[in-house]
Amino acid sequence: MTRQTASDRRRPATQEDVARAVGVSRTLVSFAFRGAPGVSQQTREAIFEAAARLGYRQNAAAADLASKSASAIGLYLLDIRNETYAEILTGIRDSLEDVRNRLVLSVAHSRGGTEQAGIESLIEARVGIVIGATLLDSDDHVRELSRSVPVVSVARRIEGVDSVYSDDRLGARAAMEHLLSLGHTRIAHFTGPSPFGYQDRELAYEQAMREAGLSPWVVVGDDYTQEAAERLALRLFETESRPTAVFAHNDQIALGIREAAYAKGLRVPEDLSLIGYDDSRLARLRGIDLTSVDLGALQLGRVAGAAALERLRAPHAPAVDARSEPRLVVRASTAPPRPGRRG
Amino acid sequence: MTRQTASDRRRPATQEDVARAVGVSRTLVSFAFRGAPGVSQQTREAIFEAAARLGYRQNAAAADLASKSASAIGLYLLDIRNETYAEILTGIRDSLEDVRNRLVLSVAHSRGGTEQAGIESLIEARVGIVIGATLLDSDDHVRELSRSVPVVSVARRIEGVDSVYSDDRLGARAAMEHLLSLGHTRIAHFTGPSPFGYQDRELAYEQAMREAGLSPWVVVGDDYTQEAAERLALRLFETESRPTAVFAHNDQIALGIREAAYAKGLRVPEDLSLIGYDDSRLARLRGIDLTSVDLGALQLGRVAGAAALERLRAPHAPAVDARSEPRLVVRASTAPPRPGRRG
DNA sequence: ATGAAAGCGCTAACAT
DNA sequence: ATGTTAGCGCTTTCAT
Repeated sequence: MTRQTASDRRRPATQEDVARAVGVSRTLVSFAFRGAPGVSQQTREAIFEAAARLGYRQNAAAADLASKSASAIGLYLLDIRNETYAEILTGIRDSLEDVRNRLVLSVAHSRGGTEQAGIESLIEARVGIVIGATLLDSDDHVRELSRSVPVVSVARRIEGVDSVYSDDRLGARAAMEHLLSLGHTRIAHFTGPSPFGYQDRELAYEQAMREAGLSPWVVVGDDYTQEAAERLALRLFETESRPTAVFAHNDQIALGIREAAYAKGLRVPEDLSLIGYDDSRLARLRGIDLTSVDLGALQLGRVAGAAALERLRAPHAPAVDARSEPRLVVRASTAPPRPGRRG
Repeated sequence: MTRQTASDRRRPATQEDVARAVGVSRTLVSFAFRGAPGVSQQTREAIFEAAARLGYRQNAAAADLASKSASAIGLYLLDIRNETYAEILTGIRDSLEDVRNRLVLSVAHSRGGTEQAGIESLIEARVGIVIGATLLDSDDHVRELSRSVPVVSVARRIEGVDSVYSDDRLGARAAMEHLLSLGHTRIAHFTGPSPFGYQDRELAYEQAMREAGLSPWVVVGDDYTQEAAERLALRLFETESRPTAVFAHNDQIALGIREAAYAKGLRVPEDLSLIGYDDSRLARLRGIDLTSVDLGALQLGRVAGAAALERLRAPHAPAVDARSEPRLVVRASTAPPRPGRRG
């Protein structure tokens, strides 16, 4: 289990070390590394040479402390197992590629509670901004938080806070129009427990049902995972009355329902039409072919990253409100209901 | 696009503020927050009360600076879109749940180059340790890096460096034995470009082939993604001679091959047997049913997280070498080759 | 139990 | 162009 002694670490070199090696003051070293003017070409080179030789690296924390600035970017994520968050994170990283900002990560705690603890750690890290995807607290709570540190909310609109999101009502409506136009009437909606921020899909679903003269049928899970949805769907499919179509809050939930359906001998789309949300890469796989609403997660992340940099630059600029349009991608998981169904 | 002015940020409270509010010295506040002995119950309470009222939060960077310690944990990831890394990250986070360490993230740059830049940013953040999954540099390179900062290598064994990994040779051998026992002889191996650290699967494949009197057939992609594998496989399947089975370096690659196969009218497993690696949740979906080698990514992450904490605690302890055993999970993507094949 | 003072590695006036 | 000095928010001796 164990093998050899870890090598001894050398003390990291400081600006002081570099300055002494070159024979100049610390100030010059500081200037050189920040590209500030006022350093002769000659000393500059000597400094870089010595720094490389000594293995000097800036201490970002000390620099932030001294300059009273905060260059780190905090990332708050609910669940990295959900591919969509990974996609958002990739987008954020893309727009931060050329920048030197550190990324401080905080992932929601698995077991309930508020997200206070996770955010707290970001504040203690003195990040200059928090990019949150996805915050589950109330709008007021997030606004309150944003008085301590600027927040960029991804995939959720919060009044007065930088928000980068996709129009969920539009996406949900497109999904429902698709199902209704196929002739479905018994359409259920599977969603998660959050009372905040992520209800637009559900609200649009309910509205679409009512406008079509149908009564809404919402199933609320413990969380937004495949597993929770599968458990719920298994129970639902045991009853006599089951829906002919389900509009799921996200692809994970849709896949959970799909597993449950197959387990009960129901085929998709013959016995059950299924629409997800996110258009993750999963949805595109042959053999899955899930009809889904594409919210452009990668692009959302990119815009959020750019917005974060911009906020760092201009703390007092007006709050960004970047809404994008989702797109329904029809695949093979949706079809007209069977005329002589037993349900 | 814009709406209202972001609220003004208040200056974060410092220990000084709290001390003044209570009427004690900064030292006591510092003691109280670190739970150090030597603070009377009464003052301790008064301090916490005032701190809560003022919204005081420790400045972790300043604390690290003053104490010459480094409590932050650096995370270096190759690609968070690969579900397996997300799983590893989840495991790491699990074992860090109760600890207050910050997580500083660095994701590999999309476009080539060494991973120097990414690691650099972790060093500038003065993390106390770097958990790397997956490092693509040479063993020597990583060892050199580990002289600046302790490293925990996940999913790859590096002599002299804390390593938490699964026995790839074992996993690859199990996969090959499965294919060989089904009667396959034309078995290809799809892998990625890295010359370092991730060759055990390939080596075990080659050895198994040779031992069976067959000649190895290795296809090397530009990277380890589904897309790269798909492109490569499309070309391969256009030729007359194609394999009857493929052992892929990971599930992503396997799925890329699968897409290509279907695009060319080949069915899995009738026309092509397919084995992946990682046993990601993708593999388990009905309609995918990919035979795969489970390397226990979640557990790998958990052990790595624990190892990191332990290394922080005992810098001079012997290097950890935690090897685990993978497990072949047979599903529906593998079957005997068809007797009268056209290949 | 409490406080004063030095210093962590750095930046930012303000010198020269 | 270069150097001096005073902090940034915190921990840590060392006094009291």
